Amino acid sequence: MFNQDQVFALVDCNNFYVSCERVFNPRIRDKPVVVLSNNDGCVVSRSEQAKQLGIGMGTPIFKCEQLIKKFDVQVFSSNYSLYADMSSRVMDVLRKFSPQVEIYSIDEAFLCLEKFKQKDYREYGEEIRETVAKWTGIPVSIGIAETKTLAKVANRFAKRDVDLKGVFNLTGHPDQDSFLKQVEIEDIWGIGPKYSLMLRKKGIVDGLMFKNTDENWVRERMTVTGQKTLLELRGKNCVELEMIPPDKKGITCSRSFGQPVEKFELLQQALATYISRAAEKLRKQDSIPLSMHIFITTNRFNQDEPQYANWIDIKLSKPTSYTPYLISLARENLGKIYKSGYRYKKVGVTFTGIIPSKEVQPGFFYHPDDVLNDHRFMKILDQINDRWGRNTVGFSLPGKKPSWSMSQKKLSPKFTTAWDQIPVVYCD
DNA sequence: TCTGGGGTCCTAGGACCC
DNA sequence: TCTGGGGTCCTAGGACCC
Repeated sequence: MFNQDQVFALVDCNNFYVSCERVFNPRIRDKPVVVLSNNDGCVVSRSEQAKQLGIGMGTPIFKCEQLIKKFDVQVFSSNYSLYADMSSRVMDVLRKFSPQVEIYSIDEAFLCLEKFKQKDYREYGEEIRETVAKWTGIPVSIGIAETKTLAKVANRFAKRDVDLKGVFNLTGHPDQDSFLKQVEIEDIWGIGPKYSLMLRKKGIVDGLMFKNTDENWVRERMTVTGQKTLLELRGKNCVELEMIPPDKKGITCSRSFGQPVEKFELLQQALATYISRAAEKLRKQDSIPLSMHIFITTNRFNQDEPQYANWIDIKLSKPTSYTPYLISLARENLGKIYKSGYRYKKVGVTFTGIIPSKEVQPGFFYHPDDVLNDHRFMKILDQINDRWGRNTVGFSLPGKKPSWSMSQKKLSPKFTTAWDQIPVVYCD
């Protein structure tokens, strides 16, 4: 089933969000830079200089305030429109180098190099790297190996060892084991904190020791997923390249609030906004949900305040992607889990039981044609919003920036996706 | 004061059916 | 009093990823 004569290249953008900010802002190229999570909460991307200052991944920004001041660290809010657009540019370049590309995340892609056996992989990797840098301004690291898991390992070395100049080919390397030995167990792709702890207790502390662990033992304790990781380290290809992303099985939209929310009305308003967003995502993949899950929670970090969290699953008596219906249903059900007197931090929605719009079955209270008509109507609104900007047409949208909206104090312009924010170059 | 958001897969156990 | 066995489906929870 799996082709064992493949070679994978994992192309990973270096410090991706920071690199995106730097493309359009040359002044910060040599400075320490960090990009924050939504709501300006935690550090999610760091430049090399910021890493050297000891700013950890995921650190809440308020814990770094001193370092930021002292070393003039440049801080940015997340600018997802910019990052998503830059990502698709990078992916477009990669597709010129292989017909088989899997976009693994916003900043990573696997390329299958099977068809290029005649080439020198390292040379080819260098060519990819140079082209991406030239055409998009984004620096990447490339790891090449016989399996995806090994390509991940190779990528680590490409990224860390300056002498490798961003490309490392582990394919058929006579000394593969010595490289595996250098990788800590928790840094192996697929082995998270829980399994690492368990393995370390058994004395298995690096990639090589794991590779040499008994397969049945691993299968028993780490399920088939761990077994696959093991086999992949041994060079046996178990994780397929996924060129066409499958439809999502659950679609979520939720945000932490810029400031706590107490009033039902405001909570409802925020939820309506997230439902609109999530329903857009549904329609984008032409899906209809059968259930809706809504949840609310107070700020769990604020232990001095009374805590409350609850959720409710709603089976849709009529499956639909029609936003107004979903909003009114959510409102009704939010009332069932809302308790007054709490300072809420977050509300959200997840659609599940997702089916393709064409597979909607007739029901007692609706006809599939009606569901499809509503779906098509909403898609027209989506097109208008696509063309003229989000919120051109919509439901329950507050007129001005609401009190609960995310704080994004350090947001850079949408350099590449909004006409009025395109950078201007002045020449003398 | 201030701590993100959005996914996937696997398994165990209960409900239900014949 | 005696009370099977095997299959399937669903769900909750736990692990992982970026």
